[in-house]
Amino acid sequence: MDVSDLINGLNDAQRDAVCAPLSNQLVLAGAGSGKTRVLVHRIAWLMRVEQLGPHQVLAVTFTNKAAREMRERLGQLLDRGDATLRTMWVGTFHGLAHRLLRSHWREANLPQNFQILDSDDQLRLIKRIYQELSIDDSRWPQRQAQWFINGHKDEGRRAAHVQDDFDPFNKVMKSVYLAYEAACERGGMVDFAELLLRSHELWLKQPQLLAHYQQRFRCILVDEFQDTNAIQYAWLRVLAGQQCSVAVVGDDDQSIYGWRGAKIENIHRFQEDFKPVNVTRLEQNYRSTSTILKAANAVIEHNGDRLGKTLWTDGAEGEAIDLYAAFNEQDEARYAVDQVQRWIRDGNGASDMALLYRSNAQSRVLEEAFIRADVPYRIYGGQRFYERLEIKNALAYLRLISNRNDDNAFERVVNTPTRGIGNKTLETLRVFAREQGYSLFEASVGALANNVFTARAANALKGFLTLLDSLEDAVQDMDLAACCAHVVEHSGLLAFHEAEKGERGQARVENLQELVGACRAFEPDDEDTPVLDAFLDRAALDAGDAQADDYEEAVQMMTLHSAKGLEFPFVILCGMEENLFPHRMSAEEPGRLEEERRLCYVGITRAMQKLVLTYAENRRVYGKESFNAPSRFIREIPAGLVHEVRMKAAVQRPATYLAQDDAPNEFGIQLGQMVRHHVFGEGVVLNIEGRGAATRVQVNFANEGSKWIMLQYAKLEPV
DNA sequence: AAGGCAAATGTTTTT
DNA sequence: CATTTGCCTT
Repeated sequence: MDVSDLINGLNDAQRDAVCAPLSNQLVLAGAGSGKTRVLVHRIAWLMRVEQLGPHQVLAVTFTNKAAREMRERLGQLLDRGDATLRTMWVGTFHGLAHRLLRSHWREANLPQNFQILDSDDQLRLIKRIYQELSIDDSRWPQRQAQWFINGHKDEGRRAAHVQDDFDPFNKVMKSVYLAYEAACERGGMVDFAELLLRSHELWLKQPQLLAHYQQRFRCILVDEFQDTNAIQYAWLRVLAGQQCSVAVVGDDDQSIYGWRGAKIENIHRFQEDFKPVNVTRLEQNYRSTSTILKAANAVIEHNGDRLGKTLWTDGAEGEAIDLYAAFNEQDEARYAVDQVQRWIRDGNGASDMALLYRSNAQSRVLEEAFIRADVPYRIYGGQRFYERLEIKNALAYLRLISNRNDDNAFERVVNTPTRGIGNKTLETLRVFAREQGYSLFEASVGALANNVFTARAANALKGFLTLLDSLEDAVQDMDLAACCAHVVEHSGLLAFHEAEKGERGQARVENLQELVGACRAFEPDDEDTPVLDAFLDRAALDAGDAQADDYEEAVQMMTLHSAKGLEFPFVILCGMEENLFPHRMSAEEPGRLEEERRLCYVGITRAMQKLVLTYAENRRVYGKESFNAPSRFIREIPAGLVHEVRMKAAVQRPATYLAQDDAPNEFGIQLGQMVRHHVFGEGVVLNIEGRGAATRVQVNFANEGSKWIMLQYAKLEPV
């Protein structure tokens, strides 16, 4: 058997991972070490050498984009028709769980036409529950309830399992969770976390069903394993059972979604729970210069509790890392533009360059500078296609055609465009629906029959119901795209947004037209579901790219989070300042600070040839001036790798920032040190700012939390 | 019920 | 600074 195409060009570690006998595997894959390649080749190997059929392999990724990419690369490597790939389960955890629930809705106790709630729908539902329960949202913000519910679901806990202690917050949140659960049950609605929770429970309750899938899958492969949360891990473990081999690929140093419930510990647990585990480390980096790698290694070294991995390359040393201290954020943007222009002038492609930043808010100034300089750019992130207001409204009409009892959709468009159905009418409907156990649609029919409303309200509502009837009638024999076009037009949405003044209205009209285009291009991957429902599912599960396809040569601008998994010859990391990066909200807690550091590691390792760091000494944040020290991450890079760029303006500045680094100050206090304060007790030094009499340190006290201390007043003793 | 004005409020993002 | 939310007026 010829397997040369599978192993040619792989290094020893990669080859070990690809050619290992069928067994549980942990591949610790550093940034740029050829992780995806190994994964794809491993699947091909299993199919060719271990003779696994495509239906016996399950591959899980985190994003739809990654799933698409894997499918594509597999297709190239396997050189088999589309049909083969279609029988293979490749997808996100959520996508796979959804597929499962669609096939086994009965066993999962769901109505056949259950709907997926995205986070926007979820928040709306929670708001309605707040009204029903008369909960004060200024005391208990609704976003917190959403966070609470999702957090517990991600940990596999239903409302009934939530500890009912005497904490008032917990009590209120639990009551919301309970009501939320009931509302979802009543309306046949399933949120993202529920997809996993529900399918996990499905297996526990239906052993014969579980056995079926356990027999089917011989090997499960998981990408980005460091980003799995508790329920995903449990899901995996149950499905794998005793027979199935599980291969996971991940990098603990690139875990940047802890705030969303991801558990790095899953990597440790895996080695226990799935014993024996064949561990491979991919440490050879094919992406970056050794200078960049040294910087990345030095930064990440400051984190404790790592599995330990050191990237190396046999490639060139490359250029030093430039560090630019900008006068303010405008100057920083100007410098970035200069760099880009020079890069392009030197004959490089604009799309080979990326500007990375910690938070989306930073993109605005950069964007303006690029517009002014007439340099093409592309911003990732922001609102995604299927999450746009006008698109969600159009989808709501489509949903109502599919299922009139979808209360979420009903609430959304009953008065959009405005047709005289206001809050009062709606509130009457809600109460009536709740009392009778009706959906809002049923309640409307009932209320009209009973003459509950004034003539004006009744007419308006009747108008809406008639509209739904006529839409459904007209659309009967149309294909998806025609149906969508008809609905967009006759619902009045198109005219509504055309009447909107300014660019915004026009953009919305264009988006609606694009939605029709998306319908035309839609290829269902599930023949059993009606095409409209399949499309709605896809829209919920894959919110689409943030920006429509703009594939011109343009500089890429995005947050560090969205940059994960990408690489660029030239990277500029902007806003390297304390309070911004590491973010102020994360600097207090050691665990979250380490996550910020991993984010920095991710940022540095995106760069292939050239890396530039910039920070602004003075930055306008929300209209206010703020002065921030250079990020501690800059100081963590060995000075020998860094080249300080002088400011263009003739402002003389002492290049002293590097001096204030790890050298103990005159008080003998260092970062990370354990200290005792005569009042607050013991704590760890998180941060040091200023020098001489102005030196302040931030200490996280065991009992008092974190505080800023002026060293000249309060003596801190090293412990 | 709808439109206008003042006040509040700002991480990171996928599914 | 810019956008969303809430209250108030027509």
